[in-house]
Amino acid sequence: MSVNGDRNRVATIFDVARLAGVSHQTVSRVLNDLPNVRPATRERVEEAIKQLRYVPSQAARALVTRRSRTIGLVATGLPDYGPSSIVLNFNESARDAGYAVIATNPADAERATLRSATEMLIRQNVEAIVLLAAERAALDAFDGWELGVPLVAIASETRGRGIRVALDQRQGARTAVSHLLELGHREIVHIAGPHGSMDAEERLSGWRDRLAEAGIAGEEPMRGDWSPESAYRIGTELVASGRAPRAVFAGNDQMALGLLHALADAGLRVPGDVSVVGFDDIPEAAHFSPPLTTVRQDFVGLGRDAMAAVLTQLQDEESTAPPPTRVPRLVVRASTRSV
Amino acid sequence: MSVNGDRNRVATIFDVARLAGVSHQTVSRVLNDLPNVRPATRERVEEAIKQLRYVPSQAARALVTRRSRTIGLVATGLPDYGPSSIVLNFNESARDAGYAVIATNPADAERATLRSATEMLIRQNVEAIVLLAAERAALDAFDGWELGVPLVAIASETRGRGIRVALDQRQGARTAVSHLLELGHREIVHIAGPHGSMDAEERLSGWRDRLAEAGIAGEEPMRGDWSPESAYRIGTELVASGRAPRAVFAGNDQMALGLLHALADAGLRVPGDVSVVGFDDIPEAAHFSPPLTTVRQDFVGLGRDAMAAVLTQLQDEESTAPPPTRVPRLVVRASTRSV
DNA sequence: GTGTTTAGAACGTGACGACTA
DNA sequence: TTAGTCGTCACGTTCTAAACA
Repeated sequence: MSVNGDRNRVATIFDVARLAGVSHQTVSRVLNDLPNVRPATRERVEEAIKQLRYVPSQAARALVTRRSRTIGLVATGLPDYGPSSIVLNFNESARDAGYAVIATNPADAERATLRSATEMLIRQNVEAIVLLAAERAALDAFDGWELGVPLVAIASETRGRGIRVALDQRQGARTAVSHLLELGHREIVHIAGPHGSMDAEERLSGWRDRLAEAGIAGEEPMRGDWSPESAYRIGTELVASGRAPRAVFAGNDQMALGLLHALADAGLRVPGDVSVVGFDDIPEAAHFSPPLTTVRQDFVGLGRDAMAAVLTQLQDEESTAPPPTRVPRLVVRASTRSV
Repeated sequence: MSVNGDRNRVATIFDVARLAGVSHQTVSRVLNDLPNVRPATRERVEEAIKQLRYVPSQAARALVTRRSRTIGLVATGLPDYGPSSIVLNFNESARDAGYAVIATNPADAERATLRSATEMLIRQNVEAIVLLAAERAALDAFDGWELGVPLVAIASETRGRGIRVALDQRQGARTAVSHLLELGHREIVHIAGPHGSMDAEERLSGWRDRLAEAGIAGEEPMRGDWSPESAYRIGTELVASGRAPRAVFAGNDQMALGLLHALADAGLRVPGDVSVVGFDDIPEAAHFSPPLTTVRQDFVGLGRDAMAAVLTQLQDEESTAPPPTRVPRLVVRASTRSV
């Protein structure tokens, strides 16, 4: 009959001090690797710590130092591969820097939802907030809001509050379009991500700008929602209405997949009849039918950059030069061919 | 010249008390929704809180209550779709229950790595540990270790410590094999996940058991590592050595994709020449070429179950009956056909 | 008495100045 | 002097018991 009441009392710094025959302050010095502790004393203390299985109380520590060693992460766009990878890599970087990460995943990008999610983090005394923002609305929710802690935003638009960390979506898109242009394509359809997505807008701009530079103008993009289904539908409609394209730049790999599906249904061959370029280089892309030419993003680097930005804000480290914006690079596979 | 020194002092419970003309204890009562506060007083206090933008210090609260309102999550297997979805849904459930989640992603399943990752969580005073364990080694790392807090393990094996939450991998695999048997297949090859993966072993057992029941015995599985590449390689070798199968049960959708790729390369048609069944139902599966017949898992429910198990352990709620193990269900698409 | 409010004591650390050899 | 050590205080909350309408 193990009752919850017999809460095993946990050792405090005083227990350790008593066992080691020193004051609690000396134990504190040992814990924090401060100088002026005789090696023999240090050893006695460490032995006592081990023996009592003493673990410092982070709560007490946070109370007096006003530092929680904790960072809040507000992440939207999960569980897609890109956002998931960024979160994963950010977590690793944070751990390496000695910080714990409290993550929250707002159900939508509504202002109220984001604010209450963030307020929960603030209540947990996080030292900084990192916002992984898929939609512009997520960024806007922080406008004119004094958080009391630094804000680092992972977002591909420069508007709005907070230190910005990003991958160069626009340049990535230009690279994709350039590839198709070099293959001799002139009509390059774009299946863009949804309105409100900053990545979608940046990629769209890159596509439009690069086309304009090549003297090709005025094309309107199609709009998907990142899902394979949306692009499947768009592809099916294009074919049905006799507007089957010769070259497509899809806003992400999932939509490229949906498009490939629609084209295959219509009996069109890729890359024989249609060239397709994706974006992200998800692990599946190399095994699409055909293997997808796409643009690879450095999510590992992005996660690191975000943590570096946090540390700079917290002045834990001498503020290193801001990292150069990482430019995605083209991965050519079998879904594109010259006309 | 904004120096770090001008740290904006944050309002405390005493500031609120002074402004409202009451004692700090009355403010505390208001904060915690305790009775015996006159409505007029409560209102004055709430007004003062709003005016000062007062936020209670979680650190101070945690120190005295010994409750951090925080749960530690040790997650392996990211950033794959399954684990990512589970993490996402667990986070949401935790937030709904008023808990923050500190997540950590060990780089590998080594005992030392897992322990140090977990110890970081313990130092943060988490009230419970949730272990999302892909490999058996992750579970083993916790054997014989008194954490001091409840442990809930999301893992498909019943061995080892901690409350267990899982999806019925074995039954899911049986369903997949049954489907192929009903289509008249007798030789059903299995491309299993890696040694050490509990999901892989469970699915493998389900496949073997179901075959045995059908009077088909002794088949040895192929071994992939969950990645499309591994299955592509396996598929290519099978075909090259003249052992092209007529029916394959792939351990997950990604490996099914790699196999489809290898079969397509070899000029074999799916489902005409080969029937393929996957596992997971990732968002891409419906748009593979051909759309993949697979087994769908309820990751949303699993995340909820995990949080429910935590709450039961913490006795926040009257312990409800443990949820029935969730059985995955078959989703039939176009990659399977009768012989 | 009864409902409301208050003052003081924890909680377990780190910072600081004082003390000792 | 100086390296090593110690005692007191503060951090911001909740809990307990006593005082007040």
